Amino acid sequence: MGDGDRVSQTERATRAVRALILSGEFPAGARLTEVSLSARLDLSRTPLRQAMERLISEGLLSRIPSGGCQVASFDLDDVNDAIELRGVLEGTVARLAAERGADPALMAEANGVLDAIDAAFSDDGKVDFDAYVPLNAAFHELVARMAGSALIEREVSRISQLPFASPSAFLRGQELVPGFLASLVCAQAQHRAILEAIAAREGARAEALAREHARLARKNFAFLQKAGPHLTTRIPGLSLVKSI
Amino acid sequence: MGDGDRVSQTERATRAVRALILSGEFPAGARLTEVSLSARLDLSRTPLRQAMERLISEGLLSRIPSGGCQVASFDLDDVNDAIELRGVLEGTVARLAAERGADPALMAEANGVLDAIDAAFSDDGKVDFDAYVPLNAAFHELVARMAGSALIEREVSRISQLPFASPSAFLRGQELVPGFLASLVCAQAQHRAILEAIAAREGARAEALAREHARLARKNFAFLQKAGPHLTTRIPGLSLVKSI
DNA sequence: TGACGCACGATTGTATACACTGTAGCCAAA
DNA sequence: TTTGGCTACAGTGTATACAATCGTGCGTCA
Repeated sequence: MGDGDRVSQTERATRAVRALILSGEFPAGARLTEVSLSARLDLSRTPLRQAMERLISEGLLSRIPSGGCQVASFDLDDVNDAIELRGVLEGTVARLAAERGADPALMAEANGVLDAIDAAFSDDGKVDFDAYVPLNAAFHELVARMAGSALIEREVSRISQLPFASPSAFLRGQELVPGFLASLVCAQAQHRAILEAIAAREGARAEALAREHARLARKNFAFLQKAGPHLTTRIPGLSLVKSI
Repeated sequence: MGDGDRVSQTERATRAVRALILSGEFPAGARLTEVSLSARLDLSRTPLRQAMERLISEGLLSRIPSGGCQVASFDLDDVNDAIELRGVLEGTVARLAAERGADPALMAEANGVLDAIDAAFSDDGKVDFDAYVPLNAAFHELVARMAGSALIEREVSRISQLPFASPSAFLRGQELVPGFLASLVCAQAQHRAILEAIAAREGARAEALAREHARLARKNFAFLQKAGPHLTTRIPGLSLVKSI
């Protein structure tokens, strides 16, 4: 059927185009046509077409009435809205997990991830960034499953697909921020508090905490704005955000 | 380019398959293959394939590892989760509208819709149901736009696409429910209160109201459960819900 | 000089042929 | 009787050819 460990052409096309968009090679508003892309990626139009369809539903592309697609363009409000929405969804998951009771195995796993994050902080005031980022992502994915609802989990991961709404969105690039270590310490404290609230069946607290936690991304984003436009090419997906 | 007022084959295929699923002709879990469907609908596989892709992203279909798709199957928890999620999203829109200030033109239009709903209630204790349902849908769509965020509006309409999560989901079929008129009166009171809270910039109240308002759908759904399985074929999409 | 119409090019929509893969069923051998 | 392998079939993945349509530019006529 064509999907052992060999990826399908459709999958290849999706990844390739997504990478080209996120890297900034296709800037916001750029027009993409099937034929030119199929020539560039050395694929036929059929899998490419499916790939574009997927990217449209991911929100990275949008249809042009006159035919073709263009790379999506977001403004500052869009970024903030996306982050807000992720906060709301993660907050809902946390609340439902608290109200319904979360799977103990998931809770244990999540606590284990937080222990690992703690271990990434060393005593000399440094942090192992390359360890932190995937652990942070793993924690958020675990939380997303705690409501026990595949439907809600899907929507959380959906919104997190947006390059600037993901929990890991603006972590890369924060290395140089003054006080970023303190920010990470606060984030980790919030992680702990969220699990604590879920365990204690404190739904309202869990929801509020998760929402506030997402707000950190806004802070990080605001910093990147001030830091200047030279970061546009370094942070994947930032090229899609206009007027930075 | 293929879309004047004549719909494309892809669009035709999408509607046809969606209708077949919602009508219950394809029951939950039924396996659908491209070839058999293309033969049945007298289309080639290409547009059909795209249609199935869309329905997958809508959540009505899901891929089978061994190839092909099957009609999605939902249980009671899924229905409640979807309704909960819509409540959360509409609540977020209402809160943001209150916090940011809603477009006066939208507010006026929404108030107009509510006046029209009032008019659908006649003095003799009856209600014009055929008028109520589309007006109710229109109100919810207007509210979804009030946060001024295309991104959030899209997610609201996305979740509302699920046949049992839409604001109009279980209205049809309620005609026979004892006390359904009272329920509609309460719903309308909530509509008014939501707009009032938005206008007064009472974000928390607007959010709580919108969430609670969505809960009415749960109540309606619970009634349909008790009413028995003979409604499965009458309410579109109810055939997807298992163990009813 | 302006406006209208025609034609061509660009681009997507659709159909179909072919290839590849996974699976089920059957037959033979131990 | 059971197990191994082989074969046939079902089904999707992909490529490509052809059709339909829209925009654009140029030419001509008033």
